[in-house]
Amino acid sequence: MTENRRTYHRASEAERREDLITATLDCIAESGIQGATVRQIATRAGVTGGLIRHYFTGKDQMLQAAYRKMMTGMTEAAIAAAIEGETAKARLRRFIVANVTPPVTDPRTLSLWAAFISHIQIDPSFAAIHRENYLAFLEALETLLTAFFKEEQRLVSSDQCRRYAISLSALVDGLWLEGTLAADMFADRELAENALSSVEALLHLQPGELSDE
Amino acid sequence: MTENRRTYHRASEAERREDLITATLDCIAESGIQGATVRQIATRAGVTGGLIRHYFTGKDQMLQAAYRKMMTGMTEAAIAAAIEGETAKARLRRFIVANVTPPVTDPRTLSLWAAFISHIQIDPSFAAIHRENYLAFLEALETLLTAFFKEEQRLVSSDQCRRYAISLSALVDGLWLEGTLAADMFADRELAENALSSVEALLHLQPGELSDE
DNA sequence: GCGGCAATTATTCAAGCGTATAATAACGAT
DNA sequence: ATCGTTATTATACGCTTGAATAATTGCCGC
Repeated sequence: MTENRRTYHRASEAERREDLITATLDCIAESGIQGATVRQIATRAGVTGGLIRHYFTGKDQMLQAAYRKMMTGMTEAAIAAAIEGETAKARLRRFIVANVTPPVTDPRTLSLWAAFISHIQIDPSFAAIHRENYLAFLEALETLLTAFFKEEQRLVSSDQCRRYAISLSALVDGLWLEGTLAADMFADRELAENALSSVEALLHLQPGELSDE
Repeated sequence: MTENRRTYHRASEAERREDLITATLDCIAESGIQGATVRQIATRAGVTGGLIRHYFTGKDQMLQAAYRKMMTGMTEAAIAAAIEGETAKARLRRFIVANVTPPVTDPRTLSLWAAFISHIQIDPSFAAIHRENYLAFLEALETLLTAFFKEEQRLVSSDQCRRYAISLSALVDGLWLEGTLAADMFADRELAENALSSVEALLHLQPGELSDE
Protein backbone atom coordinates (compact mmCIF):
# COMPACT_ATOMS: atom_id res chain seq x y z
CA MET A 1 0.00 0.00 0.00
CA THR A 2 1.49 3.33 -0.99
CA GLU A 3 0.48 5.49 1.93
CA ASN A 4 0.74 9.25 1.46
CA ARG A 5 3.09 10.07 4.24
CA ARG A 6 4.33 13.62 4.05
CA THR A 7 8.01 14.16 3.36
CA TYR A 8 10.07 16.01 5.93
CA HIS A 9 13.62 16.90 6.77
CA ARG A 10 15.48 16.04 9.90
CA ALA A 11 16.53 19.25 11.55
CA SER A 12 19.18 19.73 14.20
CA GLU A 13 17.95 19.66 17.75
CA ALA A 14 18.71 23.34 18.35
CA GLU A 15 16.97 24.37 15.18
CA ARG A 16 13.85 22.37 15.87
CA ARG A 17 13.59 23.53 19.45
CA GLU A 18 13.91 27.10 18.28
CA ASP A 19 11.19 26.63 15.70
CA LEU A 20 8.83 25.06 18.19
CA ILE A 21 9.40 27.80 20.74
CA THR A 22 8.89 30.50 18.16
CA ALA A 23 5.69 28.83 17.02
CA THR A 24 4.53 28.63 20.61
CA LEU A 25 5.06 32.35 21.13
CA ASP A 26 3.31 33.14 17.88
CA CYS A 27 0.30 31.09 18.87
CA ILE A 28 0.04 32.63 22.32
CA ALA A 29 0.40 36.14 20.96
CA GLU A 30 -2.24 35.56 18.35
CA SER A 31 -4.88 33.62 20.21
CA GLY A 32 -3.85 33.52 23.83
CA ILE A 33 -2.76 30.61 25.93
CA GLN A 34 -6.04 28.96 25.11
CA GLY A 35 -5.17 28.97 21.45
CA ALA A 36 -1.70 27.62 21.99
CA THR A 37 -2.65 23.99 21.60
CA VAL A 38 -0.22 21.29 20.70
CA ARG A 39 -1.77 20.94 17.29
CA GLN A 40 -1.81 24.66 16.52
CA ILE A 41 1.79 25.04 17.56
CA ALA A 42 2.87 22.04 15.56
CA THR A 43 1.06 23.23 12.48
CA ARG A 44 2.66 26.64 12.69
CA ALA A 45 6.08 25.08 13.16
CA GLY A 46 5.45 22.96 10.10
CA VAL A 47 5.53 19.65 11.90
CA THR A 48 3.00 17.28 13.39
CA GLY A 49 1.88 17.29 16.98
CA GLY A 50 3.68 14.21 18.16
CA LEU A 51 7.05 15.82 17.61
CA ILE A 52 6.61 18.17 20.49
CA ARG A 53 6.90 15.37 22.96
CA HIS A 54 10.11 14.30 21.34
CA TYR A 55 11.77 17.56 22.27
CA PHE A 56 9.93 18.40 25.46
CA THR A 57 8.58 16.20 28.19
CA GLY A 58 5.22 17.88 27.72
CA LYS A 59 3.47 21.01 26.69
CA ASP A 60 4.15 22.73 29.99
CA GLN A 61 7.88 22.44 29.66
CA MET A 62 7.70 23.96 26.21
CA LEU A 63 5.70 26.87 27.55
CA GLN A 64 8.35 27.52 30.14
CA ALA A 65 11.08 27.51 27.52
CA ALA A 66 9.03 29.97 25.51
CA TYR A 67 8.58 32.25 28.52
CA ARG A 68 12.30 32.22 29.17
CA LYS A 69 13.08 33.12 25.60
CA MET A 70 10.59 35.94 25.49
CA MET A 71 11.77 37.55 28.74
CA THR A 72 15.46 37.42 27.95
CA GLY A 73 14.63 38.84 24.54
CA MET A 74 12.98 41.88 26.08
CA THR A 75 15.74 42.69 28.53
CA GLU A 76 18.46 42.08 26.01
CA ALA A 77 16.84 44.42 23.50
CA ALA A 78 17.02 47.27 26.00
CA ILE A 79 20.56 46.43 27.07
CA ALA A 80 21.67 46.22 23.45
CA ALA A 81 20.28 49.68 22.85
CA ALA A 82 22.03 51.00 25.94
CA ILE A 83 25.57 49.85 25.23
CA GLU A 84 25.68 51.88 22.06
CA GLY A 85 25.68 55.06 24.08
CA GLU A 86 29.06 56.72 24.51
CA THR A 87 28.59 58.24 27.95
CA ALA A 88 26.94 56.79 31.01
CA LYS A 89 24.24 59.41 30.65
CA ALA A 90 23.60 58.43 27.04
CA ARG A 91 23.49 54.78 27.96
CA LEU A 92 20.93 55.43 30.67
CA ARG A 93 18.87 57.53 28.29
CA ARG A 94 18.98 54.93 25.56
CA PHE A 95 17.97 52.21 27.99
CA ILE A 96 14.94 54.14 29.16
CA VAL A 97 13.85 55.10 25.69
CA ALA A 98 14.31 51.59 24.33
CA ASN A 99 11.86 50.30 26.91
CA VAL A 100 9.05 52.56 25.76
CA THR A 101 9.72 52.30 22.05
CA PRO A 102 9.03 49.57 19.51
CA PRO A 103 9.83 46.76 19.29
CA VAL A 104 9.54 46.53 23.07
CA THR A 105 6.25 48.42 23.03
CA ASP A 106 4.44 46.01 20.82
CA PRO A 107 0.98 44.48 21.21
CA ARG A 108 2.38 41.06 20.55
CA THR A 109 4.96 41.40 23.29
CA LEU A 110 2.38 42.68 25.73
CA SER A 111 -0.01 39.88 24.96
CA LEU A 112 2.70 37.32 25.56
CA TRP A 113 3.90 39.01 28.71
CA ALA A 114 0.44 39.16 30.24
CA ALA A 115 -0.38 35.60 29.32
CA PHE A 116 2.69 34.37 31.14
CA ILE A 117 2.19 36.66 34.12
CA SER A 118 -1.24 35.21 34.62
CA HIS A 119 0.32 31.77 34.83
CA ILE A 120 2.75 32.73 37.53
CA GLN A 121 0.19 32.08 40.26
CA ILE A 122 -0.69 28.71 38.85
CA ASP A 123 2.68 27.21 38.10
CA PRO A 124 5.56 28.12 40.44
CA SER A 125 8.18 27.46 37.76
CA PHE A 126 6.85 30.46 35.91
CA ALA A 127 7.28 32.55 39.03
CA ALA A 128 10.92 31.55 39.19
CA ILE A 129 11.50 32.55 35.60
CA HIS A 130 9.84 35.89 36.21
CA ARG A 131 11.83 36.60 39.33
CA GLU A 132 15.06 35.75 37.57
CA ASN A 133 14.39 38.23 34.80
CA TYR A 134 13.03 40.98 37.00
CA LEU A 135 16.22 40.85 39.04
CA ALA A 136 18.31 40.94 35.88
CA PHE A 137 16.43 44.01 34.69
CA LEU A 138 16.80 45.69 38.05
CA GLU A 139 20.50 44.97 38.14
CA ALA A 140 21.05 46.28 34.64
CA LEU A 141 19.29 49.47 35.61
CA GLU A 142 21.21 49.76 38.85
CA THR A 143 24.50 49.37 37.02
CA LEU A 144 23.57 52.09 34.56
CA LEU A 145 22.54 54.36 37.41
CA THR A 146 25.70 53.82 39.41
CA ALA A 147 27.84 54.59 36.38
CA PHE A 148 25.79 57.66 35.65
CA PHE A 149 26.10 59.09 39.15
CA LYS A 150 29.80 58.41 39.12
CA GLU A 151 30.16 60.18 35.80
CA GLU A 152 28.24 63.14 37.22
CA GLN A 153 30.42 63.02 40.32
CA ARG A 154 27.30 62.81 42.40
CA LEU A 155 27.53 60.77 45.57
CA VAL A 156 24.63 58.36 45.94
CA SER A 157 24.57 55.48 48.39
CA SER A 158 24.10 52.03 46.98
CA ASP A 159 20.90 51.76 49.00
CA GLN A 160 19.55 54.88 47.37
CA CYS A 161 20.67 53.55 44.01
CA ARG A 162 18.59 50.46 44.53
CA ARG A 163 15.55 52.50 45.51
CA TYR A 164 16.01 54.61 42.42
CA ALA A 165 16.29 51.47 40.31
CA ILE A 166 13.04 50.14 41.73
CA SER A 167 11.19 53.37 41.07
CA LEU A 168 12.60 53.76 37.60
CA SER A 169 11.83 50.19 36.79
CA ALA A 170 8.26 50.65 37.98
CA LEU A 171 7.85 53.82 35.98
CA VAL A 172 9.27 52.26 32.85
CA ASP A 173 7.12 49.17 33.23
CA GLY A 174 4.04 51.25 33.79
CA LEU A 175 4.66 53.49 30.81
CA TRP A 176 5.45 50.49 28.69
CA LEU A 177 2.18 48.94 29.75
CA GLU A 178 0.05 51.98 29.13
CA GLY A 179 1.83 52.95 25.98
CA THR A 180 1.32 49.53 24.53
CA LEU A 181 -2.26 49.09 25.69
CA ALA A 182 -3.35 52.51 24.54
CA ALA A 183 -0.88 53.14 21.75
CA ASP A 184 -3.34 55.33 19.90
CA MET A 185 -3.54 57.73 22.84
CA PHE A 186 0.09 58.73 22.60
CA ALA A 187 1.90 60.55 19.83
CA ASP A 188 5.07 59.05 18.46
CA ARG A 189 7.69 60.48 20.80
CA GLU A 190 5.31 61.47 23.58
CA LEU A 191 5.89 58.37 25.63
CA ALA A 192 9.67 58.54 25.40
CA GLU A 193 9.67 62.23 26.31
CA ASN A 194 7.38 61.64 29.23
CA ALA A 195 9.61 58.79 30.37
CA LEU A 196 12.75 60.91 30.21
CA SER A 197 11.35 63.90 32.03
CA SER A 198 9.83 61.62 34.65
CA VAL A 199 13.18 59.97 35.16
CA GLU A 200 14.78 63.38 35.47
CA ALA A 201 12.30 64.25 38.17
CA LEU A 202 12.72 60.94 39.98
CA LEU A 203 16.49 61.36 40.07
CA HIS A 204 16.21 65.06 40.92
CA LEU A 205 18.07 66.16 37.80
CA GLN A 206 17.72 69.47 36.01
CA PRO A 207 14.85 69.49 33.53
CA GLY A 208 16.30 68.51 30.19
CA GLU A 209 19.48 67.16 31.68
CA LEU A 210 18.79 63.67 30.41
CA SER A 211 16.75 64.34 27.32
CA ASP A 212 18.88 67.05 25.76
CA GLU A 213 21.79 66.11 23.57
CA MET B 1 -39.27 6.33 38.95
CA THR B 2 -38.02 8.54 41.76
CA GLU B 3 -35.00 10.17 40.16
CA ASN B 4 -32.49 11.79 42.45
CA ARG B 5 -32.64 15.27 41.13
CA ARG B 6 -30.90 17.75 43.42
CA THR B 7 -33.05 20.31 45.14
CA TYR B 8 -32.38 23.95 44.40
CA HIS B 9 -33.72 27.36 45.08
CA ARG B 10 -34.80 29.91 42.55
CA ALA B 11 -32.72 33.02 43.03
CA SER B 12 -33.37 36.49 41.73
CA GLU B 13 -31.69 37.34 38.48
CA ALA B 14 -29.35 39.91 40.04
CA GLU B 15 -28.33 37.53 42.78
CA ARG B 16 -27.62 34.65 40.43
CA ARG B 17 -25.66 36.79 38.02
CA GLU B 18 -23.59 38.10 40.89
CA ASP B 19 -22.87 34.60 42.13
CA LEU B 20 -21.87 33.40 38.69
CA ILE B 21 -19.56 36.35 38.14
CA THR B 22 -17.94 35.93 41.52
CA ALA B 23 -17.43 32.26 40.84
CA THR B 24 -15.90 33.11 37.49
CA LEU B 25 -13.40 35.47 39.09
CA ASP B 26 -12.56 32.91 41.75
CA CYS B 27 -11.89 30.26 39.14
CA ILE B 28 -9.69 32.52 37.03
CA ALA B 29 -7.73 33.72 40.02
CA GLU B 30 -7.15 30.21 41.24
CA SER B 31 -6.38 28.31 38.10
CA GLY B 32 -6.16 30.80 35.28
CA ILE B 33 -8.42 31.31 32.35
CA GLN B 34 -7.76 27.73 31.39
CA GLY B 35 -9.29 26.57 34.63
CA ALA B 36 -12.33 28.77 34.28
CA THR B 37 -14.45 26.20 32.53
CA VAL B 38 -18.19 26.31 32.46
CA ARG B 39 -18.36 23.30 34.74
CA GLN B 40 -15.83 24.59 37.26
CA ILE B 41 -17.55 27.91 37.49
CA ALA B 42 -20.96 26.32 37.88
CA THR B 43 -19.74 23.99 40.59
CA ARG B 44 -18.23 26.85 42.54
CA ALA B 45 -21.40 28.86 42.18
CA GLY B 46 -23.37 25.87 43.45
CA VAL B 47 -25.33 25.33 40.27
CA THR B 48 -25.04 23.14 37.22
CA GLY B 49 -23.38 24.11 33.99
CA GLY B 50 -26.44 24.61 31.91
CA LEU B 51 -27.57 27.53 33.99
CA ILE B 52 -24.82 29.73 32.73
CA ARG B 53 -26.39 29.87 29.32
CA HIS B 54 -29.61 30.91 30.88
CA TYR B 55 -28.09 34.11 32.21
CA PHE B 56 -25.48 34.77 29.58
CA THR B 57 -25.50 34.15 25.87
CA GLY B 58 -22.28 32.23 26.29
CA LYS B 59 -19.15 31.85 28.32
CA ASP B 60 -17.48 34.82 26.65
CA GLN B 61 -20.15 37.26 27.68
CA MET B 62 -19.84 36.09 31.26
CA LEU B 63 -16.09 36.62 31.15
CA GLN B 64 -16.63 40.17 30.00
CA ALA B 65 -19.04 40.86 32.82
CA ALA B 66 -16.48 39.47 35.24
CA TYR B 67 -13.76 41.69 33.80
CA ARG B 68 -15.96 44.74 34.17
CA LYS B 69 -16.72 43.95 37.77
CA MET B 70 -13.11 43.35 38.66
CA MET B 71 -11.85 46.57 37.10
CA THR B 72 -14.46 48.84 38.61
CA GLY B 73 -13.78 47.16 41.94
CA MET B 74 -10.11 48.10 41.78
CA THR B 75 -10.61 51.72 40.85
CA GLU B 76 -13.40 52.18 43.32
CA ALA B 77 -11.32 50.80 46.15
CA ALA B 78 -8.70 53.48 45.56
CA ILE B 79 -11.28 56.24 45.15
CA ALA B 80 -13.05 55.16 48.31
CA ALA B 81 -9.79 55.42 50.21
CA ALA B 82 -9.14 58.85 48.76
CA ILE B 83 -12.38 60.58 49.65
CA GLU B 84 -11.76 59.98 53.32
CA GLY B 85 -8.92 62.47 53.26
CA GLU B 86 -9.71 65.93 54.58
CA THR B 87 -7.42 68.00 52.39
CA ALA B 88 -6.68 67.63 48.70
CA LYS B 89 -3.15 66.68 49.63
CA ALA B 90 -4.39 63.96 51.97
CA ARG B 91 -6.75 62.66 49.33
CA LEU B 92 -3.97 62.43 46.79
CA ARG B 93 -1.74 60.69 49.30
CA ARG B 94 -4.42 58.21 50.26
CA PHE B 95 -5.14 57.45 46.64
CA ILE B 96 -1.52 56.70 45.88
CA VAL B 97 -1.03 54.58 48.96
CA ALA B 98 -4.23 52.63 48.43
CA ASN B 99 -2.96 51.54 45.05
CA VAL B 100 0.17 49.94 46.44
CA THR B 101 -1.40 48.45 49.54
CA PRO B 102 -3.61 45.42 50.08
CA PRO B 103 -6.23 44.62 49.04
CA VAL B 104 -5.25 46.19 45.73
CA THR B 105 -1.81 44.62 45.90
CA ASP B 106 -3.00 41.08 46.07
CA PRO B 107 -1.86 38.02 44.12
CA ARG B 108 -5.44 37.18 43.31
CA THR B 109 -6.11 40.61 41.86
CA LEU B 110 -2.92 40.51 39.84
CA SER B 111 -3.68 37.09 38.47
CA LEU B 112 -7.10 38.22 37.37
CA TRP B 113 -5.82 41.43 35.91
CA ALA B 114 -3.13 39.72 33.85
CA ALA B 115 -5.48 37.04 32.62
CA PHE B 116 -7.83 39.65 31.25
CA ILE B 117 -5.08 41.81 29.81
CA SER B 118 -3.84 38.87 27.83
CA HIS B 119 -7.27 38.56 26.28
CA ILE B 120 -7.40 42.14 25.13
CA GLN B 121 -5.58 41.33 21.91
CA ILE B 122 -7.84 38.41 21.17
CA ASP B 123 -11.27 39.86 21.87
CA PRO B 124 -11.82 43.55 21.10
CA SER B 125 -14.64 43.84 23.60
CA PHE B 126 -12.09 43.32 26.34
CA ALA B 127 -10.03 46.14 24.93
CA ALA B 128 -13.02 48.45 25.22
CA ILE B 129 -13.56 47.52 28.84
CA HIS B 130 -9.93 48.13 29.60
CA ARG B 131 -9.86 51.47 27.87
CA GLU B 132 -12.96 52.59 29.70
CA ASN B 133 -11.44 51.84 33.08
CA TYR B 134 -8.01 53.19 32.30
CA LEU B 135 -9.57 56.50 31.35
CA ALA B 136 -11.63 56.50 34.52
CA PHE B 137 -8.51 55.91 36.59
CA LEU B 138 -6.64 58.63 34.75
CA GLU B 139 -9.47 61.05 35.22
CA ALA B 140 -9.76 60.33 38.93
CA LEU B 141 -6.06 60.97 39.29
CA GLU B 142 -6.23 64.14 37.23
CA THR B 143 -9.06 65.46 39.37
CA LEU B 144 -7.11 64.79 42.53
CA LEU B 145 -4.07 66.49 41.07
CA THR B 146 -5.94 69.57 39.94
CA ALA B 147 -7.50 69.99 43.36
CA PHE B 148 -4.14 69.49 45.00
CA PHE B 149 -2.40 72.13 42.89
CA LYS B 150 -5.24 74.54 43.52
CA GLU B 151 -5.00 73.94 47.23
CA GLU B 152 -1.27 74.59 47.07
CA GLN B 153 -1.94 77.68 44.98
CA ARG B 154 0.42 76.34 42.38
CA LEU B 155 -0.40 77.15 38.79
CA VAL B 156 -0.27 74.11 36.54
CA SER B 157 -1.69 73.98 33.03
CA SER B 158 -4.30 71.34 32.35
CA ASP B 159 -1.95 69.87 29.76
CA GLN B 160 0.75 69.51 32.33
CA CYS B 161 -1.79 68.05 34.72
CA ARG B 162 -2.60 65.38 32.23
CA ARG B 163 1.06 64.57 31.68
CA TYR B 164 1.51 64.30 35.42
CA ALA B 165 -1.48 62.02 35.65
CA ILE B 166 -0.06 59.74 33.01
CA SER B 167 3.32 59.56 34.71
CA LEU B 168 1.82 59.01 38.12
CA SER B 169 -0.53 56.41 36.81
CA ALA B 170 2.36 54.60 35.17
CA LEU B 171 4.44 54.74 38.31
CA VAL B 172 1.61 53.49 40.46
CA ASP B 173 0.79 50.71 38.07
CA GLY B 174 4.40 49.67 37.87
CA LEU B 175 4.90 49.67 41.62
CA TRP B 176 1.65 47.81 42.07
CA LEU B 177 2.82 45.23 39.58
CA GLU B 178 6.26 44.74 41.06
CA GLY B 179 5.08 44.90 44.61
CA THR B 180 2.53 42.23 43.98
CA LEU B 181 4.72 39.98 41.89
CA ALA B 182 7.64 40.16 44.27
CA ALA B 183 5.87 40.88 47.53
CA ASP B 184 8.57 39.15 49.54
CA MET B 185 11.19 41.60 48.25
CA PHE B 186 9.58 44.59 49.88
CA ALA B 187 9.07 45.37 53.53
CA ASP B 188 5.63 46.31 54.72
CA ARG B 189 5.59 50.06 54.16
CA GLU B 190 8.53 50.17 51.76
CA LEU B 191 6.39 50.20 48.66
CA ALA B 192 4.08 52.95 49.90
CA GLU B 193 7.00 55.09 50.97
CA ASN B 194 8.74 54.60 47.69
CA ALA B 195 5.54 55.50 45.90
CA LEU B 196 5.08 58.70 47.87
CA SER B 197 8.64 59.93 47.52
CA SER B 198 8.56 59.08 43.83
CA VAL B 199 5.37 61.07 43.41
CA GLU B 200 6.94 63.95 45.27
CA ALA B 201 9.83 63.88 42.84
CA LEU B 202 7.61 63.57 39.80
CA LEU B 203 5.56 66.58 40.90
CA HIS B 204 8.68 68.49 41.97
CA LEU B 205 7.52 68.80 45.57
CA GLN B 206 9.73 69.18 48.61
CA PRO B 207 10.91 65.83 49.98
CA GLY B 208 8.41 64.78 52.62
CA GLU B 209 5.81 67.24 51.48
CA LEU B 210 3.36 64.50 50.62
CA SER B 211 4.37 61.76 52.99
CA ASP B 212 4.64 63.81 56.18
CA GLU B 213 1.61 64.38 58.31
C1' DG C 1 -53.74 23.80 47.44
C1' DC C 2 -53.23 23.87 42.79
C1' DG C 3 -51.93 25.31 37.84
C1' DG C 4 -48.70 27.22 35.05
C1' DC C 5 -44.57 29.55 34.12
C1' DA C 6 -39.71 29.49 33.88
C1' DA C 7 -35.48 28.73 36.53
C1' DT C 8 -32.80 24.91 37.11
C1' DT C 9 -31.12 20.24 36.44
C1' DA C 10 -29.81 16.36 33.70
C1' DT C 11 -28.26 14.47 29.60
C1' DT C 12 -26.41 14.43 25.23
C1' DC C 13 -23.33 15.87 21.33
C1' DA C 14 -19.59 16.97 18.43
C1' DA C 15 -15.21 18.99 18.61
C1' DG C 16 -10.86 19.55 20.46
C1' DC C 17 -7.55 18.63 24.01
C1' DG C 18 -2.78 16.34 25.63
C1' DT C 19 -0.62 12.19 25.48
C1' DA C 20 0.83 7.49 24.15
C1' DT C 21 2.22 4.22 20.78
C1' DA C 22 3.37 2.19 16.41
C1' DA C 23 4.79 2.75 11.69
C1' DT C 24 7.96 4.98 8.60
C1' DA C 25 11.33 7.60 6.16
C1' DA C 26 15.54 10.44 6.38
C1' DC C 27 20.19 10.46 6.83
C1' DG C 28 25.04 9.32 8.58
C1' DA C 29 28.12 5.53 9.08
C1' DT C 30 29.98 1.84 6.89
C1' DA D 1 24.51 0.57 -1.74
C1' DT D 2 22.94 -0.97 2.45
C1' DC D 3 22.07 -0.80 7.26
C1' DG D 4 20.78 1.06 11.71
C1' DT D 5 19.43 4.74 14.15
C1' DT D 6 16.08 7.92 15.31
C1' DA D 7 13.59 12.08 14.05
C1' DT D 8 9.24 12.40 12.35
C1' DT D 9 4.57 11.12 10.95
C1' DA D 10 0.27 8.89 11.67
C1' DT D 11 -3.25 7.08 14.32
C1' DA D 12 -5.71 6.09 18.31
C1' DC D 13 -7.38 6.80 23.08
C1' DG D 14 -9.63 8.71 26.99
C1' DC D 15 -11.07 13.15 28.74
C1' DT D 16 -12.74 17.64 28.85
C1' DT D 17 -14.67 21.33 26.64
C1' DG D 18 -18.85 24.72 25.36
C1' DA D 19 -23.21 24.30 23.78
C1' DA D 20 -27.89 22.42 22.80
C1' DT D 21 -31.96 20.05 24.27
C1' DA D 22 -35.23 17.69 27.20
C1' DA D 23 -36.97 16.78 31.68
C1' DT D 24 -38.20 18.50 36.14
C1' DT D 25 -39.11 21.17 40.15
C1' DG D 26 -39.57 25.41 42.76
C1' DC D 27 -42.53 29.10 43.36
C1' DC D 28 -46.08 32.86 42.56
C1' DG D 29 -50.81 34.17 41.58
C1' DC D 30 -55.03 32.56 42.15
